Amino acid sequence: MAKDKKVEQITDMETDFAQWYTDVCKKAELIDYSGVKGMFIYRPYGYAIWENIQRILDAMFKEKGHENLYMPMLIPESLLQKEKDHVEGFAPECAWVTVGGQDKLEERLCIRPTSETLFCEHFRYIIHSWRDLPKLYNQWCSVLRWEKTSRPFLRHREFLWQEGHTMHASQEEAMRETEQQLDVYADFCENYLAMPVVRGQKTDKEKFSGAERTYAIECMMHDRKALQAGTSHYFGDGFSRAFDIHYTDKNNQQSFPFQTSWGLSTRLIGGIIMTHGDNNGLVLPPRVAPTQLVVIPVAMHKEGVLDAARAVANRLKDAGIRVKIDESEQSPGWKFAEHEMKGVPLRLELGPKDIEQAQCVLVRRDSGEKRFVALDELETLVPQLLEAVQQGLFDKAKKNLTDNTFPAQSLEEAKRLQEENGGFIKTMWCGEEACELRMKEEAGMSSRCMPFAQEHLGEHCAICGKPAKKMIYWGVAY
RNA sequence: CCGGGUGUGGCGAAGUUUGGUAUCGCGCUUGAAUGGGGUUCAAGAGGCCGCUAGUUCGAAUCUAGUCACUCGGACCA
Repeated sequence: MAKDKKVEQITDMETDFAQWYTDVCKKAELIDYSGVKGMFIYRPYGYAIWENIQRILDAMFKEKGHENLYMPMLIPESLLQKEKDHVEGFAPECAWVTVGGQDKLEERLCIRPTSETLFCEHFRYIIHSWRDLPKLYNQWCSVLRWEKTSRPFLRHREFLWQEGHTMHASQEEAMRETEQQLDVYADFCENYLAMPVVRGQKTDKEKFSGAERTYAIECMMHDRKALQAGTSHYFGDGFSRAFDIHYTDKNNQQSFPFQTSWGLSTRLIGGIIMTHGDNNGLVLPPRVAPTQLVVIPVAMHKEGVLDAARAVANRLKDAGIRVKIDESEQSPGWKFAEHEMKGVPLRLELGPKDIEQAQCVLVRRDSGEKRFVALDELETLVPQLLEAVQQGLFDKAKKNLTDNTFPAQSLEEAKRLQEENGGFIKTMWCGEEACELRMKEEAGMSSRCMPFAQEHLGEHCAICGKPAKKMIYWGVAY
């Protein structure tokens, strides 16, 4: 009965994955709906995850020499229109400011959907000599895209992200930057979020508006659908020319610099939920969990229990663990369920019986494994357990990815595999957009990426039979 | 934007077919006992039934309009 009651708040993922996802977002207090469609409230616990992501990534960016700055949120229409492909790609989902105070504006202002154009205008003013390069910039901000449908974390009209924008003297250097930042993203996803990725290049159809090349990391969710977790773009000198950003190079020649941009958003939190979560709720990777261990005093009004629990919490805090002690007036069982729902990686139970024996109970969120531990050992054991949870989550997600990636030799086979199992289907491909459209039309899958780790699955395109150029991954995407 | 569904205390629902002045569960408040998987008992507070207009002696219930949310589809660097 008690067991049943615990799960009644969250729909089983096997019953309805979409509903399960929404339940977790709400019940774990990550997010809430606001009065405006597609605009969400990041609640403290959800925002804390983002803060951890920011803290870690920001350090990684700076390690590679990037500097943070902040650009305005409004873009004059004329500026947005300078690069043709870019404006065509974004125009359908722009929101506009047309009135200021009482007055209609002479030129309407776009609320940034991304900031390439603003950066370009700025770069034009500050890049004049080869000595001004490279410029390695990043900003943390929110952007606005007027999506028709929205889902918590996965598709907001306003969402939080970071966008890196860099300028380089040579094509090679800019390409290296594009690849390097994709690697930073992949490293972060795998080692901090425990989400294994497939790295690769996007097809022309799927690439960023105005980019020459788009690289992406693709992750597989628990329901075997794909989530694009981060992208890194190489622009060549297209925007430089469109915005007339030029400088004098070492040979006293006028040159156009080469540009990149790369971005990653709060969508990742949706990825964490759908990669690691289970029917009891959220499961957080220890490295980004706002609380890594929760201390639950049992029979806490009995003499000495609370003091002992606080002492243990403080010791672990001193050992560098993010600890929370739950002293609220709820029954222990209620607290167990609550913190499970919120995905806290480790739970420490401490009651009168334990105190007598100088021990406590440690429970892993990922496996449910429960063990008695001597209080002396906590400082050494807790970090080890957190690492074990982190690794356990990665291994499980990795298995899901490998077990659900299949080669196919024909469109029919790809379609059948998708219908029967889902997941990623890999085929050879001729490079024609027509084949991508056909795959979408007949099998419901879009191209995910052409992985850097290419495999030779055959000579011919699985869709049209013409000579193949690349091995490509297909999937149903979020 | 196209189609389906739903709007009733904070949340989830019943009541709508056949009009008669709103019911239940959870949560909340107070008190007591409990405490190792959502603890129990007692006493309370809280709603002009999404909004507007109409029909009627009388509307949560019928009619028209409107708004919001939601699920599919289309769209989505």
